[in-house]
Amino acid sequence: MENRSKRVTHADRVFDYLQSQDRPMSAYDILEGLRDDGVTASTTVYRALEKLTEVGKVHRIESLNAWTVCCGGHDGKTPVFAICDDCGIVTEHVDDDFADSIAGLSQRTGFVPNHSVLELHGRCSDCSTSVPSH
Amino acid sequence: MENRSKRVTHADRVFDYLQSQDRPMSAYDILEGLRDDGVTASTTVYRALEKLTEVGKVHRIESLNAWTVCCGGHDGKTPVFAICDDCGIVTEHVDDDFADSIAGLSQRTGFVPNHSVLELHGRCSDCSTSVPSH
DNA sequence: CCCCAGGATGTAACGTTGTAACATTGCGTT
DNA sequence: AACGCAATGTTACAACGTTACATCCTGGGG
Repeated sequence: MENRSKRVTHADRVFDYLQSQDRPMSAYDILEGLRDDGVTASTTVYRALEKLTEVGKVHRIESLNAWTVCCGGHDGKTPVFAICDDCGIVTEHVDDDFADSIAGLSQRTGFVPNHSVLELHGRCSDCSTSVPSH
Repeated sequence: MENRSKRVTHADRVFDYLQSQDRPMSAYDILEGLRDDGVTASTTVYRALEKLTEVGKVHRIESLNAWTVCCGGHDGKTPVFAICDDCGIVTEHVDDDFADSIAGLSQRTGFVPNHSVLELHGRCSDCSTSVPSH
């Protein structure tokens, strides 16, 4: 009985909404998507996203100005995002090679990394094997 | 006599200005810095940055919404940026390990990378060895 | 039971970043 | 001199994000 249902907050709704989408959404997309659920202000959305990001349930994709649910528990490990510029699909990967690359650069330069932004733009396997985009 | 001095454009001024700064600048920072040189419109700055980026003389730092000069000719190789969140210094690195990491992920997933955003946030060697930030 | 402290939400306004559409200017070429 | 094209300006707007402050709701202590 420790899981006594807590109050449902807009942060929960934002998370559910993001989870129901198959690609990252902008804060204002989320706002539109949740208007019918009583979310009326962008500030509320940003506050929700901030909390969700802090607890690791949501990531921000810097190069898209958009937000997406975390793929699951990867603890402190740095995620890598593969972004298809054709269809918009974004996949999240936890990759030790990248972690090693970061560690190597850190050792060589003395730079102490804290948070890393690793976002690969290109075409997903589906889009790259089908007809050219234009 | 092939180097007959071409007309000096605002793109040149933007580049010179960025080069004179020791850290990335926002487009509007650049606009302010070049007002006395006759640059009056943000559109002009953005057009200049677009061209400079196309020819590889300038990079955009996605996670800062800012722009910086390229460290030099690294051809098609993907740059990695180490961003000190303390002092604001950003250093550019060309790192084969990261290139390999990208290639590996690509091979394993079928994702075909085109342009990569690799931005490490943390503390530079100077800042990490001096007094804590707060 | 009432009150109150704190978290959640709203409101309004504003700041920053980036783009679109269209007009004008300036310079080299013919 | 006239044309053509790149560079620049003007204006307006779209998109993204934050600040400051007010209000509301809820659970726990007196």
